[in-house]
Amino acid sequence: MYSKELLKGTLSVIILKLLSEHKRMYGYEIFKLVKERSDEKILLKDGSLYPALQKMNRDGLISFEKEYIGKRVRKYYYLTPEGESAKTTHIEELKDFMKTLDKIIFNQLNPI
Amino acid sequence: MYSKELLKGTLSVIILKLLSEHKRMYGYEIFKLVKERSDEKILLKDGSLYPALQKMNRDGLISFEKEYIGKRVRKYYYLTPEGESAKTTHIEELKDFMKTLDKIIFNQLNPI
DNA sequence: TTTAATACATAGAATTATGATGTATTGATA
DNA sequence: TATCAATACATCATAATTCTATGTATTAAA
Repeated sequence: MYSKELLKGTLSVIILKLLSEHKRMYGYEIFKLVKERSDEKILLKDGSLYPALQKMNRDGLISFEKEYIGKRVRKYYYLTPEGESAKTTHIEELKDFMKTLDKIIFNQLNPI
Repeated sequence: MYSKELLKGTLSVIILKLLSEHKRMYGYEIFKLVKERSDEKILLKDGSLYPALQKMNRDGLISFEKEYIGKRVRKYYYLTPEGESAKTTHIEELKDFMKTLDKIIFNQLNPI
């Protein structure tokens, strides 16, 4: 597990990216995919993931459809057109930021 | 300028790294070097930098010596032994985190 | 039948960067 | 010489975001 603060600013980008890959995911599914791709190093907390999804919904980046699997509720989230374009700009920003960090901390590693 | 949240968790690592390179720097010098290396994209605010330095001092990672250039005060900060080892672990953590982000968001770019 | 996994939620705490504001010196320029 | 930009520090309230703790409830497996 990483320092709590490192995830800040990247969680929403992660969610945008995963939704753009899968079109339709529910919270717990996002949790599992992040866990898997991060080799168990990012274990999203309920208290992080669900409020984040709600905020992104309020901000118009994602919508959801409720579905009942048996009696269990699922909220399937998907990107809105706004979310789609936010994804692109936020990923670009993150990429740029990481390149900048590389330059500052790891000393011009990526000579692109 | 990047989203405010992206810097969270990385500012102290940046400071640790720059101090380990230069042995001795004052706040404004750190500001200028970060500005330069980031191509003007990270412009540390007084309200971010000075409180961060004070916190790192409280945490025992850095110390300082006051110096007077004419009548102007400067606080030259330097790494303590604790700060030296914190630097190593925090940089490793950040490197690892960035690799994980690569895997999640940019899809296995660095096949190391 | 008990436990782990699934699936959602909220409230309060903690952390940290920012904005706003303040003081004061120094060098350049008009 | 007067003014402005740059230098150099500081604090406080605010904003944003993740985490901890807690809660409810279903389902599958042991």
